[in-house]
Amino acid sequence: MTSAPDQHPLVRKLESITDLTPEERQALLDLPMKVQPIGADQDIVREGDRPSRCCLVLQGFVCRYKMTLPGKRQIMAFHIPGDMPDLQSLHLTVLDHSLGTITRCEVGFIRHEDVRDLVRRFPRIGDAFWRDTLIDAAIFRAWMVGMGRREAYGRIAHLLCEVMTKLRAVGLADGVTCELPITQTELGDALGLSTVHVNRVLQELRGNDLITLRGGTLTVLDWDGLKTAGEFDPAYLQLDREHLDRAA
Amino acid sequence: MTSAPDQHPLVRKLESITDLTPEERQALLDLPMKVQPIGADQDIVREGDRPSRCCLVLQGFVCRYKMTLPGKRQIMAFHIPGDMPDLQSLHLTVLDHSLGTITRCEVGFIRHEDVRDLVRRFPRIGDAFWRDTLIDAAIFRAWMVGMGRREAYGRIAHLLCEVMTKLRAVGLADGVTCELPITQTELGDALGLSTVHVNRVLQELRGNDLITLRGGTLTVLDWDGLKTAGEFDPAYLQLDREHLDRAA
DNA sequence: CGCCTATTTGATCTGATTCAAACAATGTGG
DNA sequence: CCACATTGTTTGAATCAGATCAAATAGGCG
Repeated sequence: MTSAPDQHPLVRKLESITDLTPEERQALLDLPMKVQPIGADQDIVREGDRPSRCCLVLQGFVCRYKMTLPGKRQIMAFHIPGDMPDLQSLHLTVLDHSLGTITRCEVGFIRHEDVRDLVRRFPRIGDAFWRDTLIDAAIFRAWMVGMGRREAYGRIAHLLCEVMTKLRAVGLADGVTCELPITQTELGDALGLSTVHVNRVLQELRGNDLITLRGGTLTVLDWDGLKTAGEFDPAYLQLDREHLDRAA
Repeated sequence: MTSAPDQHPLVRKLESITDLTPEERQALLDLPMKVQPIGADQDIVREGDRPSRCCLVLQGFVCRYKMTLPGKRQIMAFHIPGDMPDLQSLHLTVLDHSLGTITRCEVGFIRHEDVRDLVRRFPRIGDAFWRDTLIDAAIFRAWMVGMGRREAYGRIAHLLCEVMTKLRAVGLADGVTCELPITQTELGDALGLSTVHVNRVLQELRGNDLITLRGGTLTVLDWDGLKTAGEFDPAYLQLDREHLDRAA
């Protein structure tokens, strides 16, 4: 397992999808940020909120989700250290979904005005932020294909490939093993499946010697097999060449 | 039925989600654009392409879609006049999905450099574009909730509400009747359903006197009923107050 | 140890798919 | 203006992937 980077998570993240000059890097490091620990299964912001700051995941897993009236939950994204899950609030006043922690987390809050100021001084960082929200959208689309047109087996395989690839891109995984502190219920809520079915399909993936998943640790035993099962092509993640070795 | 606006579709669209100064409006009108007619069911750009220009829908319906290996199609978005479905290509070099026409269309092509130049001169237009891509993402999320957690009946109802609301926002519908030149197969591909099932559920919606849908024309007989069936809340579309009357 | 949460298993049910075929509408060329 | 081809809609029957319900295990952890 790769040890956590000693770099600023945001810098690390942005450098996985764009390149930064030293000045830009410094500007990111100088960004005023209020760091806050948050317990597991807590909301960070809620649907309907009108946030005046963005949040940056520093540690732990976060998800975006919506509830339906009958009380079903749909998770729309998982976020890892370095991600700014509600960057959109910079341009959309009212939040269309909630943001909650999966695990115990450390989150940094950055005021919108500071982000706006940063973007004004460094337009290329603004472009990178825009780019990041566009990649998020590409991920939504990839999930849509899964939910609409793939059955559970491939859908889960695809998600596992994606998480591993994203973690690897920011140095939190080596491409074989990674932390995946997500319950089967949460997986189901993300993929539009019931917990029971997720469980059975995971057993199938294990039975086919594609993965190991126990105690919050995922190990990919057969990357090609998993990729094939999930029809996973990492192009949509728009990662830099050097962040793609494993997935290529 | 509302007659087509005599304004530039792009101006109309942007003014439905932001406000423009006269100079900004003029700059949009001056944007060099190569107009081109395209037949129905044609690809405009394809997954894997690296476009050097954006396209603007001037007339007709367009969709974004992906194919799976077994040849199933997932439509991820419908686009109407005023939309720029591949605005993202400005910041993402390789396209993660294809763009195809549903009906016969008229499409305007705008070179990336011209868009970049425009955005440089009018940063607020850049913000509006960013905002637009963020709204697209919000729509993806809304669809995800449907595909993952709603059954066919509500899913279809939600989509019909959305299309009507979007058309209305740009003056292409009065809130009761609109053109919906989408086949049941295409509806299925968008919602993750089979054509057969779409057909049966549409009959159910008709039977409950919620809608009429014949010959490419949708009429909403009972807006509240349809809204309720689809749990439709237009907040995610981030429309200006005045574009929301009907949906509120 | 005992509580709480997560995983697992079994049995049953159902929304939606698939397959197959009939029907309607639209458009085309003669 | 009609025969024909094509595309879209509708219907019926059989089947299935996945949901639901219910209950048993297995881990973690104070």
